[in-house]
Amino acid sequence: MNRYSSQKKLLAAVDCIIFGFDGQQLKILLIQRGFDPEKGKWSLMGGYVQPDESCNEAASCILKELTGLEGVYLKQLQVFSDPNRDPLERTISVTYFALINIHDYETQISDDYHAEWFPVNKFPKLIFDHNDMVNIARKQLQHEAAIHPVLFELLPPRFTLPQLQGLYEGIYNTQLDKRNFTRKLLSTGLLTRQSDKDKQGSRKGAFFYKINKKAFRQNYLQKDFFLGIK
Amino acid sequence: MNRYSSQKKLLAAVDCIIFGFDGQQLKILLIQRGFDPEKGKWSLMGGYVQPDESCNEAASCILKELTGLEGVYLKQLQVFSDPNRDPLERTISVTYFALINIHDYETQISDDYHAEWFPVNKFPKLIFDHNDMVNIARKQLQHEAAIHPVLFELLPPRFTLPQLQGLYEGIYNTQLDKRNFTRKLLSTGLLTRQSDKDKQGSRKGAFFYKINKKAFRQNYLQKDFFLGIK
DNA sequence: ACAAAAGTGTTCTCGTTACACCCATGT
DNA sequence: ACATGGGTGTAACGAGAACACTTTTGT
Repeated sequence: MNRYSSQKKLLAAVDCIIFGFDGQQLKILLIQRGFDPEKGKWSLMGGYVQPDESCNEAASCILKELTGLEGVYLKQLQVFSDPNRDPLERTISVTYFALINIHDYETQISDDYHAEWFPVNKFPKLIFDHNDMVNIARKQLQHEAAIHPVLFELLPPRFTLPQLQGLYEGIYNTQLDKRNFTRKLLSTGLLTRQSDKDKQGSRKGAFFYKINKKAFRQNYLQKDFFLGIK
Repeated sequence: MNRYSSQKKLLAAVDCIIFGFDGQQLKILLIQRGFDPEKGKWSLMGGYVQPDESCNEAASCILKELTGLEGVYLKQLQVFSDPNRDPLERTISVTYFALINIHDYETQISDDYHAEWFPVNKFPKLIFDHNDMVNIARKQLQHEAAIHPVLFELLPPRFTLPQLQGLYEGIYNTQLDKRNFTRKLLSTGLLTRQSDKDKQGSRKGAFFYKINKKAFRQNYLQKDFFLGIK
């Protein structure tokens, strides 16, 4: 039944582009679709918006279902609404961008979806318009990284500067100068050096750092855009 | 009928936040809603997404219906999807941000909607969550203005630097230094000075400028975000 | 002649870039 | 002792910020 005479209803879905960082590479989490059409093909994690929930709530539920994680950093991206994007039924999809720490995830993964992490630079062809969704999310991640320094949602509790630099290099698909990178990141005051080192990557070892979340909340939460003229 | 068993459908609408600039002030275009609930109250211009059109297409149609304009600068913002946002029927709304030149519009306005321009800093309370939509659109406009210099979609074909400065001051709700503003905008190479002046605003008169659209397309179209580190 | 807005130039500061060497350690 | 990756300093440059006086012209 429909109180707005004669308007047609449609299905609304959400799809999540889930980014993770394993200390080396930036990755995305994909699943094998469990129902027709395109059953068994690689896909983003998604689901339908239920009558009693907002799209944001739907995205949180879906993320929890797959990863077991709550309180994940989630941000709405775009709506994909080509009338033929799903061949069976008119469905619009609201995409979400999620940042998670791979180590949290690994302990809680649900095996129901045959999920797998793929490097952002090399992953399979996805169903429908999901490849476009990933491309938009990658651009958005570059944007996030620029205005919202230190992507702590992606980082484990302790990480090294070379790891952090590797993360930024993955996001921007470029090489950065170690000295300039270090100086800039440390100048934010958001990183606290620990007294011990990670010996995985080298003989000398690299100091661990933690995010100084208090400084983060105080200084970087509501950064606005600006013209660059006063 | 629904091929994805048991998923509930819902209505999808689009709502447009339409910005215009009259040479003095930044304004938004509002209409008086023509049907219940909330008939007669101030509202954004909107409509339902039809079965054979994408949300982007729906937004273009709606804009054309109200303003008569085609090819308007339109950008998708966010989805509003609180389950109770429309009291009569579950409806999600995809919001769009439009920039138009008030003078183009004035010649083509449709009177069917009792539309009116309001200053962005002083407009009536709107129905549902439309005030939130306007706030998000204002932030997005600040963002657009920062990465996409010279908002030519809002400008008449010929405009003066004091007018342009007034536009930016409206967008950022701040005061700018005339000398720095002029230097920065002229340094983009996007403005071409005309030989005649606008005598409206002062005895001395201010030179008219035109946008150099060729330079705009070459230099500013696909600006990416960046970290600010190399 | 004067009021009112338009137009213009210089200095300082600070953040970004480019660039090369020493350090600590496990083997 | 040496190979490997980690860590650090400095000089040059450019963009933004601060700041005040002259120009034009209608009345």
